[in-house]
Amino acid sequence: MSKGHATAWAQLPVSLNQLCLATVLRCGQSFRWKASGPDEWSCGFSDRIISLRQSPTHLHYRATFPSPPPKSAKDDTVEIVKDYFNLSIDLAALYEKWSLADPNFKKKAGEFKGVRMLRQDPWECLIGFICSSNNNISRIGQMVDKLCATYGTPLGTITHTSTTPLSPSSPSSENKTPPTEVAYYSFPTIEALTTPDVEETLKTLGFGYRAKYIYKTACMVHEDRPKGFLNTLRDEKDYKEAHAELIQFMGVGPKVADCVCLMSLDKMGAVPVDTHVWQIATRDYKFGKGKHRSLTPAVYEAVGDLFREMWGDAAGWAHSVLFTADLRTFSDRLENTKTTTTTTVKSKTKVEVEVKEEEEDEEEDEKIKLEDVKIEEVEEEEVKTIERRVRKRGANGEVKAEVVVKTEEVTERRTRRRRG
DNA sequence: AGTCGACCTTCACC
DNA sequence: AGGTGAAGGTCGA
Repeated sequence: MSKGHATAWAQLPVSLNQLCLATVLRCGQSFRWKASGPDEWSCGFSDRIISLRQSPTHLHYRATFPSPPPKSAKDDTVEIVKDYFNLSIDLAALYEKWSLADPNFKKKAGEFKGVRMLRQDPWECLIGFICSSNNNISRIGQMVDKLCATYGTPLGTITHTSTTPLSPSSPSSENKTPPTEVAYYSFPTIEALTTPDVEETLKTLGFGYRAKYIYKTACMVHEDRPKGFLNTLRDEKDYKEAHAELIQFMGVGPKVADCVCLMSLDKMGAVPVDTHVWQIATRDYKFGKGKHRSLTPAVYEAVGDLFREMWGDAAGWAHSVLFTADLRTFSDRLENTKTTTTTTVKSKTKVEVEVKEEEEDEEEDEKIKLEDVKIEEVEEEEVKTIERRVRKRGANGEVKAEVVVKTEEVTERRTRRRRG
């Protein structure tokens, strides 16, 4: 595989209030972006690999083509980038509006600026979120990778440089891993996923029951719908119509349909209600006041309506900010909210020393904490102290240090909630 | 209309 | 160290 032909880096003026790359590319909208270097991200598109970097004032981009483009061809990467990031929409103005309407949004948004919706390809979005059902973000990414490597088009390789400097096994000064060549692929075409082997192949690749969903949906789109059908849902159908069309597909329920509407079809009011959003609605907005036993279609719609009434036409965009704040990957940024966290920041070199020492003292600490728990239990209250290691990242997503986060979870009468 | 179990696999947590 | 539950749900009864 050839190394490809990279264009020079170019840039667009974009502030961090408009776009926070490291957050947007990791918050579960798209599952295909890879960290290709410190503060650098890359993803295969239809005919090129696009790489991105961000400074406080600019979004930097370049393309790597599998073969040298004809000299007459003009590089339209800038158009792709503008479109993909929905850059014509003024996110900062929307934040102002949502903050005015909702104190909780205002509180959370401070640490999560620049969270905007991508404008993805509807087909890729549809398949990506079929993979997401009853699944975790890490595995979804692995599955989409396999899907592209198996049924996509090779686009060449990108040299990845060290992105994770913290490795306990290496000496403290030696925290660089050697550069590696990583292959990139396009997302498979609709037709590529209609061959008879697809279901079985995907099963062997670990897709589980989703293998059938993907195959069936590909066949439905390819054989029973007019050409370009998914893209017509953008302009020719409104939100409700598009949603109704999407849930016809195998493996697509209301939640996945809302993801596709919001993230690829310009339906800014679509609010995908998943476990996180359900938690947010009931915990932070007291939705239903503990009434509903399950998320029925009626309740699902009511949750969306609540957010649409509060945040307005672009409620789906606002929802994404709070959804992101709720993700564990980013939870270390919120320290003034309901989670009681104490963080200990250590320098990179110190961390490794600390890790080894802590392993020896760990048991002692655990016992002390367990005794605390028992004292609390007498008062019909369970306090769990959860300790975990988190990589501290700056606004740009660069790893600054590793921290130990201690979270106290208060449980009362079976109702799990965090200390307020 | 609302409820329930099954469904693939992985990963973190106990 | 092995078991267990949950992971950005959906389907069929």
